Amino acid sequence: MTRAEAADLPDDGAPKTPDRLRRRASRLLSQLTARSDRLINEGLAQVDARKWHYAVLASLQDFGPGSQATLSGRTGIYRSDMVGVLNELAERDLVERAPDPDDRRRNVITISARGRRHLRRLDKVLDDLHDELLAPLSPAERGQFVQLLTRLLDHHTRTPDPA
Amino acid sequence: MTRAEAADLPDDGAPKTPDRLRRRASRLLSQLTARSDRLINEGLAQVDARKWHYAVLASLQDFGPGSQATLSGRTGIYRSDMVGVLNELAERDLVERAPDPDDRRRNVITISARGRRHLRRLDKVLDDLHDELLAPLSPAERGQFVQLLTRLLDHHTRTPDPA
DNA sequence: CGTATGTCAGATGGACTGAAATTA
DNA sequence: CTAATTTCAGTCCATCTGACATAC
Repeated sequence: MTRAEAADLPDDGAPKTPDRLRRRASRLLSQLTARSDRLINEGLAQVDARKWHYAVLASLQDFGPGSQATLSGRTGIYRSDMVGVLNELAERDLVERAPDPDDRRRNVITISARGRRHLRRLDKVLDDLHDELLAPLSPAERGQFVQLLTRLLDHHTRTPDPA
Repeated sequence: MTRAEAADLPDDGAPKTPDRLRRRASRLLSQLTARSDRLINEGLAQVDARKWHYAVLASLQDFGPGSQATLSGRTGIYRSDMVGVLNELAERDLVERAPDPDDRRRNVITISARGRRHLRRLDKVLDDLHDELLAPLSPAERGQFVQLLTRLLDHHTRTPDPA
C-alpha cells in the first residue's frame, strides 16, 4: 500500500489530509514544551541557575518572605523538592533560611541582596530566551498565545477532574 | 517587608503587577502540558493504550507500512524505544512485524484490521479528551491555538540551535 | 489527639545515550 | 571498510508518593 492509497481511503475515519498527528493539541503541546524546556534549561545553566531558582526568587521578590510550604504553594514545587532547591539557593547566598520564632516547625525564607541582583540577571536572560522561543510570533500574537495558555491553565487548575 | 511593599518597589525590575511568574510562556507551557499529559494518559489508559500507540497506529494508517526506523522518524519516538512500543502493539495483535525480504536488517510493520478498529476507537477517545482539554476555548480560538503552536513548533524543529 | 511542616528515601516514567549484532 | 537497522542495557532528570520526626 503506497502512501497516496492510504491517504485516500475514505471509510477508515482517516481525514483526507492525514494530519491528525500534527494537529492534535496535546501532541503539539508536549513537543513544543520539550523544546521550550531544553531552551530554558540550557540558557539558565549558562548563568548557573535552574528554572526553579527563578520561580522561588521571583516569588520571594514579588510576594515577600515565606515558609517553605508557602513557597511551595506559590511556585508549584513540591514540598519535598523545595528542600533541594533552597539548599542550592542558600549555598549561593541568594536566600536566607532562618527558623521562624513564632512557629518553630517553619523556616522563614528571605531573598538576599545578592539574590535580588541575581533575579534581575535571570529576568534579562529569560526575556532573551522567550524572545527566541516566541520568535515567529508578532507582539500581538504573543499576547494572544499567553492569554490562551492562561485561560486553559486556569480552567484546569480550578476544574481538577470531573470524573 | 510586606507583600505590598515588595510589589511597589520601582527599581528592582519588578513589574507593578507581580505576574512575571504567571505570564512566562515557558512556565505556562510546562504547567499546561503537565495537565494535558496526565489527562491524555489517564484517558488512554482506560482503553488499554498509550499515546505512542496512537502515534504509531495513526502513522501506519495515514502513511502506510514502514520499517521501525521510518516509524521512528514519523512519530518522533526514539528508535530504541520503538521496540517496546511495537512489542506492546504486537502483543495486542494491532500490528504485524515481519522481516523485510528486500533488506534483512529491517522489519516491516503493518497495521492489522484489529489495529484499524482500535485506531478508530482511539481517535474518538482523543476527540473527547481534547474537548475537555480545550473546553474554555471557542472553536475559532481552538483553531488559533493550534495554529500558533504549529508555527512555533515548526520554527523550532527547522531552526535547531543558533549557538 | 489530629494536623502542618521540613526532610529524606524511593518509585515512576520519559527522554536520551551507547553499544552489540546483523546486514547492506 | 563504513553505514544503517534492530535491540538491549542503562543513565539522567523531573514529577510525585510515602513516611518520619518535630512542633502546633
